[in-house]
Amino acid sequence: MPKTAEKLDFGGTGPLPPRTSGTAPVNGPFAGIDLLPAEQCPVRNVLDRLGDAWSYLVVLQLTGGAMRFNALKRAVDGISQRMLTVTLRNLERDGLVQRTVFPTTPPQVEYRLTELGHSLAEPMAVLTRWASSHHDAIRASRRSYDAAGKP
Amino acid sequence: MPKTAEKLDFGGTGPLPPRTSGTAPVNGPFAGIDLLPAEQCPVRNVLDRLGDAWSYLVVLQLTGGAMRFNALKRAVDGISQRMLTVTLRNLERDGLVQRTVFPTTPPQVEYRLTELGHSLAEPMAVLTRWASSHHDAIRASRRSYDAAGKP
DNA sequence: CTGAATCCTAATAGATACTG
DNA sequence: CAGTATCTATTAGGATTCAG
Repeated sequence: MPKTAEKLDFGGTGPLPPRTSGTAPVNGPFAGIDLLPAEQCPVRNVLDRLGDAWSYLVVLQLTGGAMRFNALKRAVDGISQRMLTVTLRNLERDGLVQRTVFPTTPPQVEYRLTELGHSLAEPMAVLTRWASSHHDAIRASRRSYDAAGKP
Repeated sequence: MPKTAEKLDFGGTGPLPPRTSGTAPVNGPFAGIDLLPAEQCPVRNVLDRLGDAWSYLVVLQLTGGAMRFNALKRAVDGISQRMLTVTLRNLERDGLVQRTVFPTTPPQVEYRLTELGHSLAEPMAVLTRWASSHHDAIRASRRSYDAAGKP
């Protein structure tokens, strides 16, 4: 992201997107979508969160129901404790995940998708289906591209 | 991404995702989607590309039709020359963008979406619509979260 | 059990300068 | 015009340690 761009209020989180002064296409699937309003792009806010694999996987896991911290850690295998914490905090901050603490001993913390979080599941599934359907085509393209000698 | 995870063949590009040993939900919007097959996740391949804001914006721009390098650079304001080059190369490698060189003087290079690239537009639009609709809710959530004193 | 805090490194973006 | 090459600053993220 360009450090020269003025700081804009995107909610105060994460890296700031570049200014999107470009004119969005007025036809096609994006027509009528408030994509690049003035100086703040809604899409970027979402992609900055879903773009990182951890968030996507955590949300995905939670579509199956509430889970506790270590259960999530096991389910999203490979995630470090730190990244799970950070990811959950961001998702909670965005209102996608609700954190509930049961004051037992030992403490028990449960994470579940909010209604907002659940509403994201279907758009995610659409993208997931696309990825699943075209995965082979993409891999094939990469192979031929690499085989053509381009580093 | 965990460096401890074995290296898997994801096409040979980008950072490798963690192993996703988790069991995907069998119900909900993700049911029936080949999400976490064995050791390679198609979704990750796509999100690793679309996750970065530049790719998303470039694809978006190209939905409006073919564009030349500098036109893209102007349209996706704020992108550096280097990042535009890298982004276009990745998109080309994935078969989403076709690069055509016209051997004129000065050289003229045109970028357009492939059929595969265009097929991505609708899934992107779905996510975009969701982002657009819920942007306010997310921002509100962030505000109240931050107002609650959590740093 | 569920984190918070610290340290440290590898990757990445941006700026800059140069080229066919 | 359309890049490439190089350098540097920033950042993300893993490992580790400590705590309620």
